[in-house]
Amino acid sequence: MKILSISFYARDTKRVAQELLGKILVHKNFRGKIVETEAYFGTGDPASHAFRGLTKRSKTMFGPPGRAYVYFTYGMHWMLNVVTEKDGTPGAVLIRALESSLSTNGPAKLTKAFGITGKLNGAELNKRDFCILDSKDKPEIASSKRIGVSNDLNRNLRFYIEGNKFVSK
DNA sequence: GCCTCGATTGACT
DNA sequence: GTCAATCGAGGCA
Repeated sequence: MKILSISFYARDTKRVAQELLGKILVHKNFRGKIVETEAYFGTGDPASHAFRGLTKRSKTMFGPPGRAYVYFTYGMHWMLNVVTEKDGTPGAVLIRALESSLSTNGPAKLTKAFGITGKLNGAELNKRDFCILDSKDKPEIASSKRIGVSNDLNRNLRFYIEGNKFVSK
């Protein structure tokens, strides 16, 4: 299988979020199919870390696409995102759930299961031990509002594979 | 500097 | 259904 190229990520965040469904996330010897994502923009999206402009934490979202944006929250959880849009434009896709043999049906659970931490923040997703593989999968995509967001836009920016058992509850 | 709260989860009533 | 865990980023003074 082929590693997704930078040009895949350098597009509209919402479109990348949808097209990431069915792709394979690889970290070290772990791999799992992406079954749930959420799109986060910068400008005009109060729920996004990039909303208030470039800060120490959101810096990665403003950087070049195809990189991992990993951040720490609630004093105990890591979240894995993929940076989208061209360099200088903020945008990221939160990976919320994977289909794998491990317990990965939640954004903090999959980072724990795959051993993903802040050390990977800003890492490019183009290495054999950390990347996303293309797939011929043509999943049936469903959408809803984002989860756990207090300031959400009135838009469906969460995408998941219809009927997949690994989607978070 | 100080204070609040979070793109969550799991344990408990 | 409710709530604690646990700490750094970000807002504000």
